[in-house]
Amino acid sequence: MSSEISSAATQDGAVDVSGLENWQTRADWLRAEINRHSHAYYVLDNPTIPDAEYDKLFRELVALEQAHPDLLTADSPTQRVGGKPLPQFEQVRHAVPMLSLNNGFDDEDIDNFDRRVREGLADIAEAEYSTELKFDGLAISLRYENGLLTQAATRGDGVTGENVTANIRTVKAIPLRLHGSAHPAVLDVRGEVLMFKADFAKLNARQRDAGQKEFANPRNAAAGSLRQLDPRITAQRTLRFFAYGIGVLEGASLPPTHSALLDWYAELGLPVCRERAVVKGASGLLGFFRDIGQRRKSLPYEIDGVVYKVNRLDQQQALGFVSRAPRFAIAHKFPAEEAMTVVQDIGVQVGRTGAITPVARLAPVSVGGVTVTNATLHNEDEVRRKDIQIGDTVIVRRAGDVIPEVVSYVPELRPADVRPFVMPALCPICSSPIVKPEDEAVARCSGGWVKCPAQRKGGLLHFVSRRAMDIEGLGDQLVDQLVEKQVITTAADLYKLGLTALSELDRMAAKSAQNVVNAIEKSKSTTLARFIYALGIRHVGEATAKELAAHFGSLDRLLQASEAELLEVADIGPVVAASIRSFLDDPLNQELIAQLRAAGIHWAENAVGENKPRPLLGKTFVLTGTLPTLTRDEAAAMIESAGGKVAGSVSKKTSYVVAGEEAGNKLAKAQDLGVPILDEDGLKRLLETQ
DNA sequence: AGGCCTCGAGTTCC
DNA sequence: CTCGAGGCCT
Repeated sequence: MSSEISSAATQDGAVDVSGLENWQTRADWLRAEINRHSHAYYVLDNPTIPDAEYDKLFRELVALEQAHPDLLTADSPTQRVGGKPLPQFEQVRHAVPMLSLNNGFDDEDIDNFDRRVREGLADIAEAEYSTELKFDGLAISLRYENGLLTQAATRGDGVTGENVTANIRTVKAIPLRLHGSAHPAVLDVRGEVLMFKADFAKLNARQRDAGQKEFANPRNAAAGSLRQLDPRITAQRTLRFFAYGIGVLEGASLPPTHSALLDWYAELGLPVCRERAVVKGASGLLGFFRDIGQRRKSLPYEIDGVVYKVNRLDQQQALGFVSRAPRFAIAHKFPAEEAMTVVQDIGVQVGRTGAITPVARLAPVSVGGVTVTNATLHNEDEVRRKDIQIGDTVIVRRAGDVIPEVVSYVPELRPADVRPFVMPALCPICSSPIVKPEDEAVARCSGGWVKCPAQRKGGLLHFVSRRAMDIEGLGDQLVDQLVEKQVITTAADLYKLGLTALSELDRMAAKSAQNVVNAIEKSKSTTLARFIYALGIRHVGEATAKELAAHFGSLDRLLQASEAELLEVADIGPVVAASIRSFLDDPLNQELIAQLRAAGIHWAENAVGENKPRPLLGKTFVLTGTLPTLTRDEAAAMIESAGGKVAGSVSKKTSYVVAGEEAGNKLAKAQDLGVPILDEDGLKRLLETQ
């Protein structure tokens, strides 16, 4: 690219070129350059020059056209930035209606679709399909006359849509003039306008900074942007477009297949998604579905499924339509990750620390393939912030991995008789008063484990959990019964449990009772860190328990430690030190610890392995994704035995990130911060060489 | 005092 | 995973 010419010429009239002809040449050249670069950037996703260079070319063209208005053309890239706001959108009737597709949700639906297609085509043995993505955006129709974009309309009800030409002109992914020289007299391109995830995140960050309302998802953001009456606002939002269908065509003949149509679109400079294929039979369709399903998260845009179309257009025509949907195409949808449902009640749960958590009881609804009936509302502040009340219709999402989350309520659907959530004054389990310190977010039951069975259960479950004493077979159900029937009250009672006592419980046959007894016996041999963690001291989690074990080396030294001595331990400050001391000073807890030791729980004291080399001392690791042969715990143990630390989140203090399959945000953040990334082999080599 | 970094705790469903 | 809060560094 000739940056020399452009930089010389941008110095506002500094170039001495006489005569309109030269200006004309210059303007044509600028338009071609700008179109070429923006095509590379927005359509091919492959930038050719830095943004600053692009802006320079653009500004020069604007200046040139302002100085010489007769040079201005309708398809000039400068004409994308729209003019005045519209009073409202004009209605447009689609010459060929924009139909919707039938949906399929499981393999059987797709098998049936394939069978009906073959039957409809005189029982052919195997049908050929073009497969593509179902974007989560807005369907749109673009009318090109002799290669020039003349009108853009939303889908609307399929027959009549809204004229959004001014806004669409600001979408850089959409060519104002088709490439090549031979253009049909009329071409009606059907496709989807959408917003990429990254652009959505940037937009929401801007909205937040400006104190404006954030958008719930990229689809809403795209819809909101396209329906702006002021095109200048649309111009500031980065919208994208993918072409996938056709309406009217005059002055050219249709290609023989759908895939050839898309290839032709690409030649015309229209963006066509790369994630498409031509496959045969139902098995080919399902193969494409699974492939895309696996890569869904890593795609730069959101999709809600895939679309299958019979590839040959003559076969499409032969199959025709049923009522308002084509027989030759189907959308294979992923289970919805967001759904609407009704809050039937807001109850509370009592955790092991007595924390009272409001929980929305929902009318059962399928979200992301599972039926959700409960969703946490975290705490009272959260309920108030989101203003969720009993009777509201709410949007439920499966955030991150699995945990359902109430996103918001739907104001339009709020009935007159909604009731607000009221934090109860007394614990629903033990009727002790509920207290909430002024400066804290969580309310707590004041009963403690002595009075409150819920806290007793929580404490026991924590004690037996995998990272604590690791007693297998002692789950929710069993602990529930043991506490309810008052077979046990403390963890120490577990070690007095006999086969006969266990066998008397529901759903406890001889075999499983024996398993539990064995597991309890096995747990007697443990480590000091696990034991400290299992006690469930407030503010003492796994990491702090390890620190305490390493620092004091023996339980007796810990029991005798003063608050001041506790403060010397890394990561322990006044709050945690006071919490530990007060736990240890409680006679009930002293009794508990004595009983547990008497029951035979033991560990190798002082086995800190002082002679072992600790090559990774001072290094912090973060694990993400699934490693090929090691489990997360095994990898963590290897790192820790070499003196390294394993942390949960990536920061600039992280020495290495160990990444496996399906690594998530942490990997991206590590790349961002320039933290070295290891795979499993890399980690092993590091452990060997040092 | 303020801001980052970690840790702790709670959570859903099958 | 996400929020809240404790600890520590600047």
